[in-house]
Amino acid sequence: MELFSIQVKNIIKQIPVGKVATYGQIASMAGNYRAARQVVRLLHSSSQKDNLPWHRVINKKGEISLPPGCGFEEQKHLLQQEGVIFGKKNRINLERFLWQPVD
DNA sequence: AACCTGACTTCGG
DNA sequence: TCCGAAGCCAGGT
Repeated sequence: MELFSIQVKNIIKQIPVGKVATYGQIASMAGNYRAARQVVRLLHSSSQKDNLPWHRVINKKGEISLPPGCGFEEQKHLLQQEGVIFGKKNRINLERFLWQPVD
């Protein structure tokens, strides 16, 4: 397993409740700003296995990437439980909910 | 090793 | 903001 993949998983685990992160952002923090797609693979491969908060990962438009009936409902529900607000088009206000670690 | 795939992103119009 | 096209990456076959 590449170090990058390890990092991605660690980072996702650090996303605080009530916040969200984009694929690209995570990839960037893990070392490869272009590996957004790889982040997706990781979620597929070990989100369940490693107990990762996969629902806190969304695309850059601030919306859920999952197609309806394939996890979309669940993800939206989980986020709402954590206090994340959705707009008219199921969009999240990134200015307000995007995870911005200070470090 | 080549080829395919995916919950992406950026750019131009 | 929306649409299409082109990039980009690691894993699995």
